[in-house]
Amino acid sequence: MRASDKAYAALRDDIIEWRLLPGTVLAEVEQSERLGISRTPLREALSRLTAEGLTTAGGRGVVVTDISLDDIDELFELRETLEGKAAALAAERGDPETFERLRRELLHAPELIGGQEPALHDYYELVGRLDAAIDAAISNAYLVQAMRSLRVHLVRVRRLAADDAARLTAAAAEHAAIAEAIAAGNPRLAEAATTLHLHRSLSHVKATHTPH
Amino acid sequence: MRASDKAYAALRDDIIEWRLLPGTVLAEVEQSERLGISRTPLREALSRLTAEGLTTAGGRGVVVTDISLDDIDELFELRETLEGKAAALAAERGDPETFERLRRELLHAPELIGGQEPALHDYYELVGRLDAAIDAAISNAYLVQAMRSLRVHLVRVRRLAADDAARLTAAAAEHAAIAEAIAAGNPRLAEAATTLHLHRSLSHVKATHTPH
DNA sequence: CACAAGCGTTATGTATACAAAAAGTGGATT
DNA sequence: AATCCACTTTTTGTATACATAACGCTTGTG
Repeated sequence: MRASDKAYAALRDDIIEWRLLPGTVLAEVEQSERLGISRTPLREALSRLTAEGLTTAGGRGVVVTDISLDDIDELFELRETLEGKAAALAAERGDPETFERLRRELLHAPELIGGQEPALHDYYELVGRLDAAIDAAISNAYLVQAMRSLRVHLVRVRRLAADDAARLTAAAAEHAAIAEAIAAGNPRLAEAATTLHLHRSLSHVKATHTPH
Repeated sequence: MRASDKAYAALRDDIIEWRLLPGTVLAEVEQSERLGISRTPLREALSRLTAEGLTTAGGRGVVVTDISLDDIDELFELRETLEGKAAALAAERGDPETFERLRRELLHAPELIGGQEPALHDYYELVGRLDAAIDAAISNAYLVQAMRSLRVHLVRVRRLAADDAARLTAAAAEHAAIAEAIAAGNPRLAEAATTLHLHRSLSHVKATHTPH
């Protein structure tokens, strides 16, 4: 693994997990010493982070980007647009059997949610598989790329909300509905199910938001 | 101006203007010598280009990304989604007078198109002002950013099509319709006008596409 | 003759030294 | 006392030397 990759992954994780708070200045020497690498690969890592929008290069040095409540609204506005379209396209172009299988798995998800840590991990992995299946089905590299760059910020926001069992169970049902609509080949239904899910998800985040 | 900025601008221009064709390998020493800088700022420029999707870092060295006809379809699929939403949001949130003024200017655009080079430049600047006004009106940094990253690829595709006077005149009318819908505060109409414009634009590109 | 393995060449990845610019600090002047 | 200017210090930007890995070529063997 390259040093720049390592630095990128470490910094990205620190930002997403809120160990590096918004407004923190990432001085090059300081960070390169902390991560045990030289400034050159660190700078490349900072470039990538800035390109993703996790940091900004304005003024002196790079600074960890702020995410406020207003940003969350903007984030979900774009997310609804992109993922709604993605779900619709998946319904048009996807393989029904793939999503039918995912739907059945998602219906059994509540069993995983009740369980301990490892089972919970399985649940997140399952949701990830649904996202991946949608990405694969739409066969539009640009749309996939746009969603991917969004997800980075979303993971960051998610950390602000408490994912209780009740919300996860409801989310699983919503995901199952999306999978079902895609399997049925119904674009408008798939888009509607996605819109519904995202609105509920946003409401949950805002309701359980803990100010930093 | 920093050397890395200079290198970025130069390479970006070379790619967009098709002086560096898809598949071209951008060797670090070769390019740094050509641009008269050292490898360090060049690498940063290549990083930025790769983040934008103009180049890919796969295998050995960075390679100029290919844009095929299939890519154009994908590109416009995403563009329709994003710009449609943007137009709708602008209709909801924008200042009517701003877009009313733009609409009136666009109606006079055919006079510019008939003229010589400088007048044509004024036309492109006018369309740019409409885009900028929409960006400002939607007040959604994430959506603006997503559209901005798309526009880079679009400029590249545009260069494949011959922008004759007839098409530009029609495009001006389509833009005027978008501005009118936004000024009227009608989101659905604004989205529809955008969809229409983009479809016609795509048809024109594909019809006049000159294989490289 | 084909294929694989080892070596050499050439590319990228990393570290460090140097240059330049910007920000903070101290002192002097009004 | 406040402000402005110059200086110091710190931080980023650039160049270059070195390390490492990948690609291709040659050579030997099946």
